[in-house]
Amino acid sequence: MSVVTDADGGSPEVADHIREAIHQGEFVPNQRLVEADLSVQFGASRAAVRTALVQLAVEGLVERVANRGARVRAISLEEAVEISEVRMVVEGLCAAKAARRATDEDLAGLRRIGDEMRAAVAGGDVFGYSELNRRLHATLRAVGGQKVADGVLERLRGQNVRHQFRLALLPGRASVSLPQHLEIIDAVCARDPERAETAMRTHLASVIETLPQVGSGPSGS
Amino acid sequence: MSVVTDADGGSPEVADHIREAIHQGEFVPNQRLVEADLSVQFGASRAAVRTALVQLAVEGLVERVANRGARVRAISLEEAVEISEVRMVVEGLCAAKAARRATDEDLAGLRRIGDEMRAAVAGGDVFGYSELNRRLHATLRAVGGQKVADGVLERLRGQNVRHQFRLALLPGRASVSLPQHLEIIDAVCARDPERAETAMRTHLASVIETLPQVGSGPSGS
DNA sequence: GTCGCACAGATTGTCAACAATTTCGTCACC
DNA sequence: GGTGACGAAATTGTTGACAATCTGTGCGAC
Repeated sequence: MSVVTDADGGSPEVADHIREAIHQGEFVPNQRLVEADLSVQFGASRAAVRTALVQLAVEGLVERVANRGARVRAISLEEAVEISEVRMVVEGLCAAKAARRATDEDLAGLRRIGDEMRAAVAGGDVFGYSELNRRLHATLRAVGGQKVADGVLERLRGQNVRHQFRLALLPGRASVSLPQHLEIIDAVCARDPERAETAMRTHLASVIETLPQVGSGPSGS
Repeated sequence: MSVVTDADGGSPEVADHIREAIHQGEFVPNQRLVEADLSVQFGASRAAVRTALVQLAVEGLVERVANRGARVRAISLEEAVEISEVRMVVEGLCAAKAARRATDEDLAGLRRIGDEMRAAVAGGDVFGYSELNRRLHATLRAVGGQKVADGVLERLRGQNVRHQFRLALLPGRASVSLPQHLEIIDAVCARDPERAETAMRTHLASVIETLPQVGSGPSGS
């Protein structure tokens, strides 16, 4: 399902493995990624690892310096804010498109997500709510059917996981975001593109305001 | 100054050469890019060319199929529209940011571009106007100071040149876009972020409407 | 005449070895 | 005690050859 690294051909799986390892936190920001080590860890040739690192560098997940190797790129708080700002407008576009193109089944699915969200918040299921949040955004992107926007968001999300991740765990966060999520769903169900875009942007603006509270990643080793 | 392919280290220049060749029209859409040929053409090793092709594939300029090589990716009209839609919202963001952050010198520069645009249109200088158009958008992005957005736009622009390119040559196009450009400049000079964003989006929406008239690239060889 | 098949050419994918560069510890020297 | 040069270890960068795969062509069978 990888949208951004579609046309490949070179090293099909190694890049995915490394991406996954970074997302899982197995590789932390600023950690060195030594080609030889990775090649034994993933059972691939060094050339394959090298190709994967080049790809990840273009994607922005990894930083490569000539003759000094690759390391996991650390995202500063400032950059995390910028990423979220771009997400805000692009997801706003997707929400508007979704409001235009949604089928009745799509709307039923969205309403179901809304119900489950209510239930998760009522039951204090933080982790489940976080997963539903992910699913809502993914569904809206899918319904919107904007492949280019989807690719852009996929890449941005890849860089941002560490910051996004902890956000759902903030106490009281759900009570703020739940009504915003429901408003987005309502707007799409009303097939009102402008209202959907506004709702999505309001929601992500609120996320951006909250970002500083999760703290920036340590820049040192 | 390449923002998107910053952290490199592998093949510094080859990717730039190929990118340039594609933009210049030396390589046309769907044209095969044979590694051996490129390596002699650019005086680089095959491995360097290979690395460059991997990078360009991630950037979306090139399409790679396993065991069947790389070719210049053809952008359909539909995809060109999607690209422009994303550009619309992201450049809207940049315009809003520019309205907030512009210094007095920035505003003077923008006004100068506006004056030159008026002059170019009055004098029928289509090519000069096209260049000013490019400069206006670039300046707004620079003033906005949103690096992530700038990177996204850079990549999208790279895919879209062929479509964007012919647009300025359409007869009567300038008389439509000039007032839009001036409105954008006015809004930024008034330091009104919302108005600047709206103006930019109106402008790019008009570009999108015009896109079908430049025709889609032929899909066959 | 057309379909299937094998073979040759072209092209990409992979690998291992070698060269170049950086990094780090050691030691002499001030 | 600190500083700088030297050298070894670690790591990346590059090259060339070889293997695997795809493409097109010609030949024979039906």
